[in-house]
This record gives sequence, C-alpha cells and structure tokens, in this order.
Amino acid sequence: MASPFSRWANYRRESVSDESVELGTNGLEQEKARRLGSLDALRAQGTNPYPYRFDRSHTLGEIRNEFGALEAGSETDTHVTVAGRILLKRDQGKLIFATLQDRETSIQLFVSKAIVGDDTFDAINNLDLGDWVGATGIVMTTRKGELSIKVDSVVLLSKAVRPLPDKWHGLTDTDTRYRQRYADLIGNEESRRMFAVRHAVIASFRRTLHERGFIEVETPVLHVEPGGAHARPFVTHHNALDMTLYLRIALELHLKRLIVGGMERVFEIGRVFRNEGISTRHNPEFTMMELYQAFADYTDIMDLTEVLFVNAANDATGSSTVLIDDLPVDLAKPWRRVRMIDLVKEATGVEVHPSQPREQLVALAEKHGVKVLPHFGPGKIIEELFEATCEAALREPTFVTGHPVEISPLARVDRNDPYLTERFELFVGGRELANAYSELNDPVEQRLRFEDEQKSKEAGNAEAGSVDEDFLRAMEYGMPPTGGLGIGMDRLVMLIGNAQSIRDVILFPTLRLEAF
RNA sequence: GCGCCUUUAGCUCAGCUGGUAGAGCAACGGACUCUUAAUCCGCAGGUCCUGGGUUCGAUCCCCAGAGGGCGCACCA
Repeated sequence: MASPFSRWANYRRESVSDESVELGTNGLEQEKARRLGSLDALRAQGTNPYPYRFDRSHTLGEIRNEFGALEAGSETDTHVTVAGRILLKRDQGKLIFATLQDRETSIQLFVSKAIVGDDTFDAINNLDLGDWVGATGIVMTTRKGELSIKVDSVVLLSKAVRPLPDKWHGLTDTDTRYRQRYADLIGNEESRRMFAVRHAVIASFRRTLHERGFIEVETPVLHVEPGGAHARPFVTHHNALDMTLYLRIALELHLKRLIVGGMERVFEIGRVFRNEGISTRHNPEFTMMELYQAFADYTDIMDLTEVLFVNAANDATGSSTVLIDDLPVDLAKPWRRVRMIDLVKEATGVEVHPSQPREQLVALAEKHGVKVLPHFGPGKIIEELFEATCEAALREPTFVTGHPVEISPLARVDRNDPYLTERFELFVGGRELANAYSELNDPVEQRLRFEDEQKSKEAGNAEAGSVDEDFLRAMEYGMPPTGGLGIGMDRLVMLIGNAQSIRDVILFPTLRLEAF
C-alpha cells in the first residue's frame, strides 16, 4: 500500500500490542498497558481516540456565569456542548458524576443510565481520569444545588495513557512539579493562579507603557559584546560566520541605540541570560523589562516605576496591597527615596563617601566583615558595605539612590556631587527589583568609563565590561537626555503573587539533567 | 563550591533498638439513581535513589555517589 498512513497504522498496531505483552512490571506500566489496551478496544469498535477537532458552545466559565444562580433541583432547556478533562468520577451504579475541568473552572457531568442508554453509559464508565472529552447535554442543578450538565452524549477527544497525580494533593514534590509542569498545572490550582498573575503583570506593563506612548521593540539576543550589566555571560558560536557570540545579559545598550535613532520612548520585555548561581531568587534565564524615555531623568523614572507597580498589582490581584514577609504593604503609598551613602551611615554610624581615602573604607569594611578584593575602589567598597549592612532590612519599597560612579559605568554623574550618579535601585523585601539611571549620554565621558571597566577587568574583575565601540559610535551621533529603567519581571511576579521561589513563577525553570 | 535536611507503590505519606515493608488515593473485580476527595466489600501493585561496607541478617547503621529542598557563598 502506498498510503503514507499505513506505516503509522502498522506502528500503532504493533507497538500497542507488543507493549501490552511486555509491560506490567510495575504499577505505572500496568496502568499504561491497561489504558493502551482500551485504546485498542476503542479503535476496534471504530472510535478514533484522537479526533482532529471539536466545537463547543460554551466554556465552563460561561456556563457558571450564566447559570451560577440556578436554584437546587432545577433543569433548564439550554442545551450546551462543552469540552474538558475528566478529573474525578463518582460512580453510583446507574448514575455517574464526573468532574470536568477546562482552563477556567470545572463543572459536574451528570450521567444517567436511563437517559443515555446502556452502551453510552458503559462508554462513559470506561473513561479514565485524565481523558479529554466533549460532552453535550442540558444545564441543570442537582438536588443539592451542584451546577451540572445532564449528559446525553460524550465524545472522547484524547485518551490519556498515563495516570493523573493524586486527585486531592496534586503534586507536592517540588522536583516533579518543576520537571513535569504539565502535571503540576493539571492538579494544582495555586500553580495555575501564579501563572495567571504572571500573565496579568506583563499585560499590565504593556498597557501602561502603550498608554504613555512607549513603543515595544525586539533587540538581538545574540551579542558580539555582552554589556549593560555586570555578569558572566553564556558563550556560544556561530558556525557560518565563525564567530564567538554571547547570550545577552541585559537589554540596555541596544535600546539606547534606538533612543539615539530618535524613537524617544521604547521598551522591551525579554529573556536575559546570566551564567551564575541558581537560588530562590536567581534563574540562569530570566525576564527583564527595560524602558528608555527621552527628555526624562531618574526622578521621572521613579514616578513611572511606582505607577507600573501599582497598576500591575491592581490588574493582577485587584488590589495595590501585596504581602511582604507575610505583612501587607500598600504599594500605592509613595516610596522612600534615600541615598546609598546615607543608608550606610544609618547602619554603621560612620559617614562614608567615595571621595574618602580607600584605607578608611577598607577599615570600616573589615569591621563589618566585608571582604575587600584588590580591584575594589572606594565606590565598590561602599556598595559592599551597603549590601552587608542595609540591603536585607529594606522590606518596604525603597529607592536607593546615588550609587558611586565607579560601579555605575552607564549612569550620569549626579548634578550636585561628582562622585555619585543619578541612579536608583529599587529594593522590596530585601530583594533588588529594579535599576535605573539618568543615562550617560556624553560620548567622551562614556569612553573613559568603559576604559575604566576595561582596566578593572584586566585587574581581575571577571564581571567588568569592556569598550563597546559600536555603542560609542551611536553615542557620538547624540543621545538626548534620557531616563532608563530595568525591572526583573520574575521577582516582580513573586512579589505580586506572593511566591517564595523564582521557580514558582517560571513555567520551566532551569534544572539539572534528568536521568530517564 | 560548603553546610544542614531529604529520596519508600503511579500520586500523597507511615514504617519502633537492625529481623526482607504498610495506609489513603488512583487501578482492577463487585454493590449502589443525587454524589461532591462519594461510600462499602474484595484484589493487585515495591530496584525502600544507586554502589560499596559492617552484620547471621540492612529501608534502617557507616562510607561514597546521584536527584531534590533550604541556607551560605556567588550574583548590581
């Protein structure tokens, strides 16, 4: 036979029957063998267990909306066709109650042998938990008031050959939940909620930014020169061009090129990659939102950041109040704005400033158990002191401003203090969520800053950047005064969704190789 | 990378000083026309993470390794 399908027909017949002989060594294999056996039986009686398409008249949510108030024991004349996955079955002899779940909600199927007849009743009885079905029937409520569909026919939409996780507990093993997110999503309402929050937060950002005239763009993921942040990159290679490429560690340098090009307000929500440790707050690939606004400075960006956060919380949860360390905090109240050097003074009782002699700061650092590496200058030591003595205590949203020039190679010098920059980092719950500057737009100064980075790199700082000549060329064409912002979207979703681990807000987090 | 904890049936979990394993759910057989994690009766299901060692005997003790979690370190 020339039919292109014959091969698969044969494959199907052989593989199923072969396996059903060889399987059966453990519980899972036995269960799969049984379900594969019922696949064969269905095909033998002319039922396709994997049909191509299905039309439904209502989603389960639409039925709940329309008929949620129906009195107990009533029956409508509304005939509906729905689709979903069988999650639970309660067999009553001549009645079957089944819980059908679609992506919004679940609804009960009410199947009576007297209505559907023996054959259909048996077919429904032979469905397994996990099967996808389409069902047609009348909307009704049971005597106890449960909204149900009184079924007159059911069609199998996809046969599940692997059993569902525990119907009550779902999956709890974190490893399995992350590796088999599909199984986690089937059974865990909380997991589905978290990704709904994630969607809402990102959609909210787009809405807020579009309303303010920002244009969404996409810039390269493969970079010739990884820049815009201090981090170790992933390295890869392009064969045809025979060149080393790096996965981006930030979005910054390309977006600023677009400001040079005159786009005025741009943003990108995209994946960035950092070849560093994994923790409850770090995943090697994570989602960053960066925006650049011409003619703005970092104080404008602070205002915008507050709006973005409040809108996102409202859109995702209906409230601007979030839980931070289990305590409610209303994001809608103005956030504290305080200089890094003032926070360090509060914490240590000692005045610090990058203009001080390095030895003084080294002594203070040692007093607070901060390790000082040879390539650390005064500014870096102040930042280390800040991280050691202040960062964890910043529970409520706080704009930490005035980072030393040494650690801020892309930020503009503070108009009142040549040792500091017009920069802020936003801390919430002791975690950094955002980073922003009045962007440096003087090409001559930018070159000097890059050269300092290069020197630091040569002095042993593996995270320091180098001179990006193309970026400097862009700056030479002239970038207007600009405010820029970067937000770690995963951490923001953690905040709004009250997640304890970044893995709970990333559908498929990075894990070690699984042994099969 | 370091420390602590953890890994037992498909899923969720028990398992005493060391005497070769149990429950609930799911599955299977049966009863049941209003259940809600249905209930009831019955039955089946195991590389106790892996490899060594101690022991008459190891799921249990020791060593090494693997996976996972948390913390530290790393990480603007």
